[in-house]
Amino acid sequence: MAKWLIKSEPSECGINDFARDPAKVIPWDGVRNYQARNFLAQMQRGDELFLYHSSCKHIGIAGIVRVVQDAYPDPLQFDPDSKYFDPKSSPEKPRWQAVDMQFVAKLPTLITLDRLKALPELADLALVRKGNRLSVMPVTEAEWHAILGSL
DNA sequence: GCCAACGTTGGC
DNA sequence: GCCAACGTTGGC
Repeated sequence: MAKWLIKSEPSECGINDFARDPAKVIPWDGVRNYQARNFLAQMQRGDELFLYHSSCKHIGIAGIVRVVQDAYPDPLQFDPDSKYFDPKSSPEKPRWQAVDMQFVAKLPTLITLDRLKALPELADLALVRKGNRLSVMPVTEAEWHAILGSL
């Protein structure tokens, strides 16, 4: 099973939105960046993801969620009333993907961005590189264990 | 709120 | 295909 990291603003959807009802399936939709989209499209049921809280007071990795359904066309791209509507997309040729997620765990403590930057194993991870805005990225097994090991 | 870094758009 | 203008991201 592959490992990933996704960014989110906790005011939009943070780990507590998952933890509140662990059985709830939350669609990860509205991603409108091609590189992130390409990673979303590769996600499969059972994959695990770190959930990173960005643009907020306590920045860092807050928990783990799991893919409960393989990637599928993001319905919002077809909805004219959605801010994620894309007139250039069609059901025949969908442009954007979504993935369904479910709660796995909250980390006992937030792993802050500073601590992530201090881990030599994460030197190649886009998250810690200056100016990087990628919101969905693959995480290697080594990176995954380095992050969990920093707890 | 600021602003650097980045991705996308569109004219040429 | 280039690149300036623009909008967005995200740490501070």
